[in-house]
Amino acid sequence: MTVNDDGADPQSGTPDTPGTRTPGTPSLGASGPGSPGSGSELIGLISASIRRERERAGLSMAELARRAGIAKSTLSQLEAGAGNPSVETLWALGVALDVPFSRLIDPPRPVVRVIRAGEGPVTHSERADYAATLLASCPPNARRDIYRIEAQPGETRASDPHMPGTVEHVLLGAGRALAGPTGAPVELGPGDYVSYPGDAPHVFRALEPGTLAVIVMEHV
Amino acid sequence: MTVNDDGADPQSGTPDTPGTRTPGTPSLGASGPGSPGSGSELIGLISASIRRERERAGLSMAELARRAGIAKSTLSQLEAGAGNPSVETLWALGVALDVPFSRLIDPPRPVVRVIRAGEGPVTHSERADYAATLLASCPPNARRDIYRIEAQPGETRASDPHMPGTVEHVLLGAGRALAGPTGAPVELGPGDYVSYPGDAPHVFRALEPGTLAVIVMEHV
DNA sequence: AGCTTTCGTTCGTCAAGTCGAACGGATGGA
DNA sequence: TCCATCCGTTCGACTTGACGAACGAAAGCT
Repeated sequence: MTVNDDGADPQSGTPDTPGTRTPGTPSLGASGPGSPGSGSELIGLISASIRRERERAGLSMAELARRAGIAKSTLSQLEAGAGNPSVETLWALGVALDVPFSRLIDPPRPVVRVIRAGEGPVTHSERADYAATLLASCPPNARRDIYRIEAQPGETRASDPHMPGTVEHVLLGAGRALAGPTGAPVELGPGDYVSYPGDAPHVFRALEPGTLAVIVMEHV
Repeated sequence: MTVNDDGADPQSGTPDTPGTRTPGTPSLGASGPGSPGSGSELIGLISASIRRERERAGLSMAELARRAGIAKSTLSQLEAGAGNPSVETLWALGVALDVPFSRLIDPPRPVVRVIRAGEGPVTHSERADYAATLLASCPPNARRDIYRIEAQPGETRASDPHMPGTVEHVLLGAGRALAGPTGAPVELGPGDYVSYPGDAPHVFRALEPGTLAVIVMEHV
């Protein structure tokens, strides 16, 4: 199907392309920071995701295609970045890969991420006195528990690793704290945010009295 | 960054659904209770979602099609439950509807709760200098976006209702604020928590300079 | 070496998604 | 009343996704 090689968006027939179909990203919570842009980028993202998940699962193209019940030629083209799969095809792949559908669309997310107070994608309101920062958008089917942490300086609180796939998000409200992987904790001040794998040893230590934080624990 | 898959993720090889393309539901948390079964059901789900979101947005088919850059005939057929749209088409609709992609695939699904600083189920650590409060536990399949809010006193920031089923969780880190449904906002101090429907008009107004909050937006 | 299996790609065909245009129906002005 | 505009649907034409078969390449086995 004539790949579009990253060239200009071939975009099917629409010569005029009035309304233009150049998706930004559906809503803020949609797909996270790495918003896929136009269609061609979307395809690139999907093809990358498919390949990533397939290799993670240790499957060959032929094997995956067989399990998904699609032609391996189709899969080949998909991973090559060509085409524009139907939801049914993508769904079948999701099932075969045992991966939630949307993971094939959302970009991979980093491991430890720190967003300092004042950093991050800010959504200012018209009035300058309000600013919302998207810290972590909805990973596919994550479930997130919200905790409030009040801690005083003293001992370090080392958490045992939670179940695999767990990710912790910490946003410091007041005080100061050291949080993150045991090996590389990050010092946080008010407004600072950090996320890190929760399935590896990690710590939380208040550095000031009255330290207040929100921890969102996300298990896939 | 090649994901490290943040851990594992349950599994790889699970063969389930070996043959034929009759998707059960990708992975565990995939699509919730209403696991779409075969392709046709998937389509039905999508068509219902599109119609629901379109009507919520108050758009006509023609208008939505125009915004999404697709032919209205295509949209008509889609809502009629015919077809098997390409991801690009679906993506375009997601963008036009300002709805995260996966919302069009997952089945549809929605009170104000306040937990004052010091209230709530507290999980004390052995050392008394650490206290974690579970504010809201994971509803199955909920997706939660985490926002940091920095606001100054001044005008009220009234949010337009988000999509149905959305719930907002606000935890105030510093300062004071008034947050909640437009009709009955709640005054919050540091450590206070409130949750309320996000699909109804609601407000957030800082009462002190340097007000800091975390808002976890949960769309089911 | 030869043979077999599996890998991933390419090609031609068929089916299906998408498109634009035209349709009847429902509003709303002039 | 007539006309204009919008709605959502239906139709034919074109485009394109998905399929099966055949291909060269690489690895395993006798």
